[in-house]
Amino acid sequence: MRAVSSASSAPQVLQAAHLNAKFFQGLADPTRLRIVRLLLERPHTVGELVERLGVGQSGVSNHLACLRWCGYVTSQRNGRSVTYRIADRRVRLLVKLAEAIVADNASQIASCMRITDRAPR
Amino acid sequence: MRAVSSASSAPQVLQAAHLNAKFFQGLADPTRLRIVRLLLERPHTVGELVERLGVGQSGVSNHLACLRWCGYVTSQRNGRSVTYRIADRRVRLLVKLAEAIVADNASQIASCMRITDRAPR
DNA sequence: TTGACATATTAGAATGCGGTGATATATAAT
DNA sequence: ATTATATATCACCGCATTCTAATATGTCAA
Repeated sequence: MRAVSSASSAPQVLQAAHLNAKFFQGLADPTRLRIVRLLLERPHTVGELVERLGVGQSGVSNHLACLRWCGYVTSQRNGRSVTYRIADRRVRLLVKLAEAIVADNASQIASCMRITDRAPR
Repeated sequence: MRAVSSASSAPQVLQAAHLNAKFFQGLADPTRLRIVRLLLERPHTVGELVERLGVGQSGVSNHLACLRWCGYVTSQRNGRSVTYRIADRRVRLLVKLAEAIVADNASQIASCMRITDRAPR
């Protein structure tokens, strides 16, 4: 079955879907989500995040860039270091809301085969 | 810089991050997000979704399985067709909240280079 | 300036993920 | 039973995303 065109496949709808999907993808990585959670505690410098995450500096920096692009965090340089903080108060709501839903579906989500866990190298 | 072990890299924290990241990944695909939006309007059968989305039946079915695993939707067979509906009222809040945040950061998200748009085939 | 420190960017390799087509299963009608 | 309809599952391909290491940029100290 293949459809032609309808209200739900109009360009602006597709555009919005792409934009929002990109936004969700910001939190769709374990490391990025951990970063957001740490920043919800308090602002951190990149070095602090690297230390607490146990992830390479390059990776952390890239993830931070991604989160910044998505509007989750903002950065501010203080001397040699750069401090990152949550950009929008609603981010906390978003994360908490997701946690609450996940808490009620933990077993199901764990059995999702379509989204595979990345094997640690 | 490489860290050893801390409260933020304890197994259960990592586990939770993986689980929640997986959950967000459910909405991190344009097609799946469109499906969720259609289901927020009203329940749909698979056939209706295929028609409205303009995506292959196989793909829609796989995406629905993913959304079901993540706890976003539930399915119910009625005769030959299967009707899908939103599983949790909080899903609407989650999507609306994200939309609101995105609306205030649209230009930035659009310029995010780390998450590339998948070229349509 | 030079060196040290902190962060950002880039390149390359490995792998995850989505799309499609073919096939399997389930239900209903004849 | 056979056929048609609706959905699910499977296998394969190609691109996207991630990781790591190397390098570049930016800032401060001496």
